[in-house]
Amino acid sequence: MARRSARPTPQPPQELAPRQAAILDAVVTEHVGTAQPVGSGAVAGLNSVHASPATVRSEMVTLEREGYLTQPHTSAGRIPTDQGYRYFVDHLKRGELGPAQRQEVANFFSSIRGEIEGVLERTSSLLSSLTDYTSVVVGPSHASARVLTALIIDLAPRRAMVVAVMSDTNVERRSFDTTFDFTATDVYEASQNVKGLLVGTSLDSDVEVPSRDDTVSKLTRVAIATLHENATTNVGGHVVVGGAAKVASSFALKDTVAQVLGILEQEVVVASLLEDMIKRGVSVAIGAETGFEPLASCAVVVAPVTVDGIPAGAIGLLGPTRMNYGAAMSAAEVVSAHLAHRIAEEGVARG
Amino acid sequence: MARRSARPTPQPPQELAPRQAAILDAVVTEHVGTAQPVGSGAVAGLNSVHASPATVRSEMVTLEREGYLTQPHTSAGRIPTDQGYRYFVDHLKRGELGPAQRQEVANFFSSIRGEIEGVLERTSSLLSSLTDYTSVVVGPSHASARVLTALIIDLAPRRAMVVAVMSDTNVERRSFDTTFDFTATDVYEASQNVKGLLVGTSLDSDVEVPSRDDTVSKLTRVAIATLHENATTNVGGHVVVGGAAKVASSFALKDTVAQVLGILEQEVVVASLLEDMIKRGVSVAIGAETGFEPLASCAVVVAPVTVDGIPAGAIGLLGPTRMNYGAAMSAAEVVSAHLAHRIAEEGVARG
DNA sequence: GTTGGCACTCGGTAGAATCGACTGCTAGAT
DNA sequence: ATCTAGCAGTCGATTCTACCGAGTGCCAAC
Repeated sequence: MARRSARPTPQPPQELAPRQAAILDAVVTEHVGTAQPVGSGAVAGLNSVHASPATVRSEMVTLEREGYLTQPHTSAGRIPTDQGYRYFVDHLKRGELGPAQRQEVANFFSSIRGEIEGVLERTSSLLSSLTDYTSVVVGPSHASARVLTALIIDLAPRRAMVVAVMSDTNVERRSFDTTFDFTATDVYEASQNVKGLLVGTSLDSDVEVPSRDDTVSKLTRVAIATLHENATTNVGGHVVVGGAAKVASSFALKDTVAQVLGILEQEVVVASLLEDMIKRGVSVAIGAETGFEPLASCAVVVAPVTVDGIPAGAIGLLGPTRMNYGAAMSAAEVVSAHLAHRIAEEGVARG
Repeated sequence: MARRSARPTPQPPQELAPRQAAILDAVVTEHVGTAQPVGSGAVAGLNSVHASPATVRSEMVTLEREGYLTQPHTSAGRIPTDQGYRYFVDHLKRGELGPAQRQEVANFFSSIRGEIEGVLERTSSLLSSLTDYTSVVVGPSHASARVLTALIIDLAPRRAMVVAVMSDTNVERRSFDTTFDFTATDVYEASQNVKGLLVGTSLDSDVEVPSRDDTVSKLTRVAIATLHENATTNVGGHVVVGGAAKVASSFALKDTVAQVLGILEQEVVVASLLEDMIKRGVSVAIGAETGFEPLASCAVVVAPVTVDGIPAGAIGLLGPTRMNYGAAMSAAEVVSAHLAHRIAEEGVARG
């Protein structure tokens, strides 16, 4: 399990001079495209920067001193630092998704059928193929869902199952053993009890259970206890990773690939990273900002999924720090909006 | 989607001379350990082979001509071919799991709680950490499960959900929209109808539905149709992949890593590969035997999970062709047995 | 402040030399 | 007839050298 480290908080000048900003912008854009260090000549050749290579060089020296750029070695071009990417992202004018891609997303969401788990999985694939980055989709947490109905089912002697249908259309079920025998009638009556007691409550709230010692009461108690028992385990929604294979193409070192895949396997870690980002109100975490060593050369783009103002999951994209932030952010946002809409349709019954 | 290619079926001599077998065995074992080509000197040094390097060399020439060994280049040692591994595996005396590992598996299965999905996921992690290979666990197919009880739940105007609790303790649920309004009483009556019609049937079997045109009948029809609609989608059980990060460490080329991860993402492909192997009665597929180009440098070890003689899923381990077959096979078998036991406990109600 | 010019740095590539692990072959030993 | 010791030959891997060129830093001129 990777340990979270303290987040570095550098305080560089908030704004750069226009020409410096243009140069930084050019370096980032170029480097994202080519994966190569960017030289003064390449930047000076662009018409967004009207200055000679020499001028660009002297500005680059400044940018490097301020921490926005760095040189892999003395006689190479510059590449952006995490801080450079950060400035770039903070000043990124929101890019729009291409019309073809917009259409693809719309088609996808109008064609997809079935229950939420399947939707999440296929959404993850869509996002990944749309952006060429690894995608992470966190489904709605079941924490606040209420019980719509509940029942007990006779499985075998001294064995039964309790099922609760939740307001978010999720179904919780647990089978359990008892130390006493029960009849079909006992099950039926206990089932009615459980239903009466649980409907309208959430699974992490306490309910008044009958304390009598007859079979029906005992069965009722055991069923409710079983259902409540593992409720906390389920908090935080399911995590679906799509396009893990993209990781292998994104990084030069196999070590990095292995480490990043290792993080992706830890669902709770991923989920908490995204949740944390959303809570802090950031939509992009770059390198060390993620708080995980193995993600030092990664960036994470996140978009919350909210239904009626209530958090209902998250969408994340993980790529190398030299990722196409504009494309990733707009893809995440568009898909997030569609997904929120879909979830709203699905879980109509609330409260 | 990778395409399956024809399986090659070479027909070499069934048995090798004892000394040749010993040499082949030594080359495989050594190569699995070191990942390097194995020279005649190294083999001759072992006490399982009493012969000089020169003799070993001349035997190696024969083994190479027969297709068991190959040379990466003229002046290097030998490495086994797929056919060489095949012979090795076919003549492998069943290795036992170390007592420490046995204990670990036993502890794991005695400690794990909760429903089947969670068990499968954590089993997959266990297997992967036990063997250092990527593991694939396919859960029981729901195809043959019967309905224990079914009900309809009112979600919103013109929207409801149908839930069916199956005999394998799985729960199927589908929400659906209607073109007509219905009352709570309609839902209750339709629910009773659905229950009456479906209990004891499997979801892929047809049932006689009421053809009348009143609200309750229509609701009943829609509910049953919805439930049956996607039943086929679910056949084949859920696929859980564990230890995907291990892929990155197993192969030298990043391309291979990406391709293998790509295959692992396609759950249906993986599931059908394992099922196919089980059906053909093989427990190991080496390189081209898997039938997938991208898995040319991989081997797959599979162990069926059977409960009372009925297939209830599969356990697979995926590694490089130079994997430790003995360890992988025994781990898969031991875990499979435990898992089968666990599933048997879980899904007590059958028929 | 900006620019052209220029010497300098250093990674990457190509070619030559060397090393060493192995092989295949053959002649002699068992 | 089988095995083995010896030996020349092969070829990947490593090291070294030279060299090229992209790109820099600095400076003097505009």
